[in-house]
Amino acid sequence: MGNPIIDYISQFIELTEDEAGIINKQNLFRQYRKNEVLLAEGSYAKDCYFIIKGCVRAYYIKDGEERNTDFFFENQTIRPVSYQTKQPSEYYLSCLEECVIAIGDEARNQKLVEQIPKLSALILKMSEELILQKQLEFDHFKNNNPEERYINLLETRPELLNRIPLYHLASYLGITQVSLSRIRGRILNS
Amino acid sequence: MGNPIIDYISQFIELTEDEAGIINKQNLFRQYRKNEVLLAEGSYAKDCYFIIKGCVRAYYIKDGEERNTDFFFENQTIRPVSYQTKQPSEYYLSCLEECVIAIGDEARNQKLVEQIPKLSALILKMSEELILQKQLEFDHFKNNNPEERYINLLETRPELLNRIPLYHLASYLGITQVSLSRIRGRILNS
DNA sequence: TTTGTTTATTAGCCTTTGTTAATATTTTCA
DNA sequence: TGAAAATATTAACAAAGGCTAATAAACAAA
Repeated sequence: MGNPIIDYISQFIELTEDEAGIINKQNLFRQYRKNEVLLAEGSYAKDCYFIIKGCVRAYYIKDGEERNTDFFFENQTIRPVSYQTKQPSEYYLSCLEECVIAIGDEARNQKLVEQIPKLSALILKMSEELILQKQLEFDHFKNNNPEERYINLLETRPELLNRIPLYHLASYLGITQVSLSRIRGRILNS
Repeated sequence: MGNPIIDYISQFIELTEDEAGIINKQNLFRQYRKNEVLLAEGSYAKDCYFIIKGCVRAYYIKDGEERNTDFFFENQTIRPVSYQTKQPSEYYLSCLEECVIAIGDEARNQKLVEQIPKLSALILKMSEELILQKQLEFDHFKNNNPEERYINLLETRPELLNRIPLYHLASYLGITQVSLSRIRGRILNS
């Protein structure tokens, strides 16, 4: 009965027995139903998340329409911008499927980092990787048309296609459902 | 004769006389001509930059065409992804104008952080802000059409319009020069 | 001031996307 | 199983962008 969080962290840094014990004790797991909201636009994120099971969608609302900006799956951490900045959140986080999620609130996280200082290096490293990845994603988005972006998604994140309805992927790709459907049709007939 | 780097850093953290002295001594200024390349695609970034005067353009080449991804002005730092990752650079950095730039190579930077440990907190903070800003920019880009993006640029970074030729801005906005010109025409007649 | 270079606009034509609405198809669940 | 809800496709038309090429305007340098 390994703790998935400890497995995850151990990919990056080594944990002693004691440290693993500390993490084991600290974490709080919660189950969420499909469509349950973890974080609402305008509210303050008090928690970070680590997805044990399920899938979470980040989106905000523009002109009454939901615009998806990100999808998170098993073994991914979500550290909301609002958690970091202490500003009201720009976006929603909600469950696309039934989820099991480990939650760390600020007090708990802070205590954890105090007890296991090397975690802060991990957080920095993850932040840097996130910057890099965002930059690459952004460049790719800007310099490819919707069809190329869809094909890229097929190649780099095929799991998205299986688990996420196309009408959610459309806004993630910066287009409408209808246009995505046409793109798929075009690709099939070629 | 203040050192602009020290002024810049002092916005975020307080420096003692000694620390300011250390920075003053360490930095190397260099002058670049227009169109001079700071970093080429495929090469390894050995340096970080701080722009004293001038303007630097980040771009890469797709299908033989330059695609601009960023523009940097006075009092901005450039910490190339390649510097961080030790991988060959994905993009070029070159001067849009004649520039004066402070250069810090890795050995010098490392020594600086050792001598002034609180600099590492500053770097982390700047990294976090960069993530946030990139995310917001990306979301905006995805959820607005080219015309809206151009208008947004007018409102949020008017200095770009003054100092950077439109045909460079076009690819930054994810469109062609021709299309940008039409958008400008459309806005004028309305 | 003239010439060449860089930068910006315009036109014509074709492709793609947005929009709205109708219609399939699939999934859910009572 | 059957009805409702959720998801996906298709059609028709207007608006916008890509492409190529021509032209105009601004700037720089001799």
